[in-house]
Amino acid sequence: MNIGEASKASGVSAKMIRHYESIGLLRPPARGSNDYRLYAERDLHELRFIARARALGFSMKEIGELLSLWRNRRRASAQVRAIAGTHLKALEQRIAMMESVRATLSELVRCCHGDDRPDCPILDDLTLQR
Amino acid sequence: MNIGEASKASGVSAKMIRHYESIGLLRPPARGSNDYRLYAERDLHELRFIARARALGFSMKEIGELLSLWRNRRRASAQVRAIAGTHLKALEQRIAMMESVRATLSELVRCCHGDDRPDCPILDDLTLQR
DNA sequence: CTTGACCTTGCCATCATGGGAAGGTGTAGC
DNA sequence: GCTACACCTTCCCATGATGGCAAGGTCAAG
Repeated sequence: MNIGEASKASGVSAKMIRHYESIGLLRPPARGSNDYRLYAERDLHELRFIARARALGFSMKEIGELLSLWRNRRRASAQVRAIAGTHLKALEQRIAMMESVRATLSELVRCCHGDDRPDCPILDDLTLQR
Repeated sequence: MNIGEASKASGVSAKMIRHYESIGLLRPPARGSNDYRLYAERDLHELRFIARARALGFSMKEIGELLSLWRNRRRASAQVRAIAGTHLKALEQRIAMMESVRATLSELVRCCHGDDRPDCPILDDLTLQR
């Protein structure tokens, strides 16, 4: 199938498919006589893999590593778990940080009467009057 | 004071100070006879404002708007509240999405024995066998 | 043949931050 | 006065993932 069909079937935009190929994440597919890319079922599996991994927030680098492991029948699940574990930990840290920010913001918004008056606890907080 | 001192006093890198000036977020400061930038106390307040707003995750665009409001003694706190409220809502959505991803990942990592064997629920999930 | 969808490659942009290059300035120490 | 080092200037490029647009070619239905 052509790139547009592969895009629809995988949820990855044609643009990104080409991009992933350009950065080596995907192998260049077969080409037709018209130079159009031709994707096979196996290619589709990889595209779906990438789409799912992206959805889980893995970076392209991580996805590349995961793909290599997926392609390698002799992989050890420990390697996969290590990548996922690292990613999970980073994610948890980001969530915690954002949660902290949310709490601060939430409090500031709550304290702001939001009317015509110029006094504003949000701006005060940002200004950190010293 | 020079940019290095302003950087230390505000927590904003010299690079970013120049950058903020280049994008119009900060007004060009006075210059010495040697063409060095000279920052006054007022400039420092603005830098600290930006640093704090960045820490709260506001975008440069939002910070520009907040700075304008801060500079305007006639502002209405409602305007500030609106910006902060929008930002808070977006933040909450991002947190929720990341939390969902975290739960999925956490479960996958938990189910993975992480040993020498090749079978791996993480890769299986990514592959979405159909 | 025409038209519109699809395909190709290439260049640029987004957003916030930062590295490095090339060249100038200031000051302490010798 | 010279040297060395820290600091300053502007400029160009990069990051990471995604996407717009341009220019030109291909395909197939009407």
